Amino acid sequence: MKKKVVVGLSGGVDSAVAAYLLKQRGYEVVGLFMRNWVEEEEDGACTADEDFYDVRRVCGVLDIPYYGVDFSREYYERVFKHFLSEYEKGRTPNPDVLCNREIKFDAFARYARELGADYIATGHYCRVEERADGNYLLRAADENKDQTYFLNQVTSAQLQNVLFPLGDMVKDEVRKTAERAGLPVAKKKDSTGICFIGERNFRKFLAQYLPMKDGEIKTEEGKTVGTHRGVFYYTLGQRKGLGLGGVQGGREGAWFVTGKDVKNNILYVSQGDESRLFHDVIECDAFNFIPHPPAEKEFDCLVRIRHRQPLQEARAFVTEGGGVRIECKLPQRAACAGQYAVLYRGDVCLGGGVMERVSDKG
RNA sequence: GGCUCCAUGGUCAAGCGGUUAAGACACCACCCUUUCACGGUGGUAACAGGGGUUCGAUUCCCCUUGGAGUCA
Repeated sequence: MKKKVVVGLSGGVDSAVAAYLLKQRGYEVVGLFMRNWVEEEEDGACTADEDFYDVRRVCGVLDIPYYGVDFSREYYERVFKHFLSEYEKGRTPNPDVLCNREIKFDAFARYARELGADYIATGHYCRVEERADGNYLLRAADENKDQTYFLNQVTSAQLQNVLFPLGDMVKDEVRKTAERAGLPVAKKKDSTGICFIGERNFRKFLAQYLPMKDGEIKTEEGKTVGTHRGVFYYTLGQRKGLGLGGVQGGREGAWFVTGKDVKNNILYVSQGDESRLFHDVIECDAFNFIPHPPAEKEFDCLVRIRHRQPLQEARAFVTEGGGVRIECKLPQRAACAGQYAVLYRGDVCLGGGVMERVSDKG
């Protein structure tokens, strides 16, 4: 009896190749396309329709059945609401991390099980290793495409019976495999932007939910140098969109956001000096360890505070309440509250937590 | 009102009779990228207006206009 795998198909190359490989390996493969965002129809062309069309073509070539599900309700309730509330607080959330925990590896997984799946699979670039004490999340063979950062909130249980066929491959091989298999999406451009929502003019997008509110842009010294349209549209360390040029007596160089005062709607900036953005201590009040909290209360590890950031040496201290204090060897730039600090040791992704505060060892 | 300075791209800011009129920042495009960002490459863009002097004016002179300072 063949084992049944339900593969999440996005319409892109990666998931298509994942499905292809699973079929090659003798699984009974079923494709499942998720539609999780109802287009606000303003730009016309709905990419979700095109993506579903591609999914159907891929499934046609692979000769596998497919389904479509709509989790837009769940997505809105469990991911997007939180996303908005974080922005309202002036923080910088990462919806895709939640999307994995709440949608792909929960709503989707449950639905797949209902369809009789023995396994679920996705086109993520990462690996899972089942050990006696739980399921470990490992970095992808393709260092450049590794997506464990976005998976830092999943649990060992969620990684049970999950297959990541692309974990041992590099992107180039994936595309070549797609071509050889005759998949129509072999050359399709990788999608970016918030998962399921897509590439947008971010400010315009956010403005649909958080109305614009003009305010002052000030330097750390308190000098007003311009106006902004709403503090929550900006994130720490941001350069683009400030519209600030040279100023009399100012130094040369670009302006960067160094702070936000949500209450007074003031954006703080600094020109040609980013030193204020660097800190070496990062604190998380809650932390998801995969597969479980470590035995030691402190240990050396590697950390990254943004997707694709080169791993940084650090020492982690697990606190009483289940949080983690991370002391980095080198100061890190723009560790934003709301983003995740994700720890690694060797190939293992130890999990991550939302960054709440930064400070300095001094 | 008198006197004195100043006037180059969106913003700072080089230039000091003959230049393809720098550079930085902004902005735009592309690249990178399953968040937001950072980053990389490239691009658009200026001598306030009018008279002179000169073979030749962004550069010198005058006027207008617009700023700044100062004097009562």
